[in-house]
Amino acid sequence: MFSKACEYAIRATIYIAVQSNQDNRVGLKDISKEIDSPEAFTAKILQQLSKNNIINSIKGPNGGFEIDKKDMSKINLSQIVMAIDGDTIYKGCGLGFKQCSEKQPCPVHDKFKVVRDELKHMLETTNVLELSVGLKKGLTFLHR
Amino acid sequence: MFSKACEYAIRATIYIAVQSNQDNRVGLKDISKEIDSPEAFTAKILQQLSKNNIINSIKGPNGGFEIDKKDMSKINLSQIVMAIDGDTIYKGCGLGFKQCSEKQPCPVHDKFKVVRDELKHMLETTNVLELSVGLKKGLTFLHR
DNA sequence: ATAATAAAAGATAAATTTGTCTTTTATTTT
DNA sequence: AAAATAAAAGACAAATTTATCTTTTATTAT
Ligand code: FES
Ligand code: FES
Repeated sequence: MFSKACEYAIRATIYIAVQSNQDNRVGLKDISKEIDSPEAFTAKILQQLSKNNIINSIKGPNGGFEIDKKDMSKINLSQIVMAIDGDTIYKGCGLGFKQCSEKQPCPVHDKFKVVRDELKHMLETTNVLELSVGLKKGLTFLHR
Repeated sequence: MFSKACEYAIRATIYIAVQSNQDNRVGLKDISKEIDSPEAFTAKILQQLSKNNIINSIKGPNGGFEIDKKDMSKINLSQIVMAIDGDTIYKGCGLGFKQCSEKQPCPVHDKFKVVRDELKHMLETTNVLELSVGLKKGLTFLHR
């Protein structure tokens, strides 16, 4: 569904959100340990998220990553997916045509579109704050 | 969403269905040209489909691939996806855990499950015969 | 200013997926 | 039986994704 990079991105963002909510800035090492991801690869992904203004990065001692509390409810999964995987999940065709199209649809177009649109809606209406709540409560997990 | 191999598999199956409905057995060259896929790679995929009893393959002169007319309405997209990509799309976790689990769910589990289940339902209730109808009528396309 | 810290950037490397080429096997026609 | 046809099988190669390692830059504390 999503690339590995995107999966790590979502996990990392949720973890940073939980910590930022408690005014804890977190470093790369911390993050990759907590979400069980390769450290250097995670660094690249965090850079992308930072460039896309999804997280803030601070260099130097006591540096790390954080998310503004006021932004958390405005960051949704769609923004993260777009930042890492681009819009292929929205514009791509279920059978692999470069672009999905109503004019020249593939055989599964009508049925695929329904699912894709629901996925899109889910990603757009799920924000990082709500996801962080379940995690903080211990109801959900970032690793096993 | 699906692997390239799986996309080719679905396209090929639909094309073979259309032709089989008109009692035309079709060869690899024909298929890969029609669905615009790499020939040798397509051959591997057709082998998989044949091993999984989704299509029949016949060797030798006037050989090729075909689907029993009576089976067409019983072959659904789910079977094709399972044959090529396995069950990751059903059992996999949206955030990359090996197995999705109710006991130890990831933060997006509840929301992801809804979409995944709808995808599953769509794949299970869409059969090859109905997809081949739109194609034969010229309403849908296997290439652009 | 200097040293220490932590992320950014860039260069490689491993793994996986996608794609190709050659040889073999099965089947049919002559 | 021999030749021709077409898929199966196996080995190989390219491309992409995932992952690692090293050097540089920015920031802070001493
Ligand atoms: S054209 Fe294939 S999904 Fe729209
Ligand atoms: S545990 Fe992640 S989707 Fe179920």
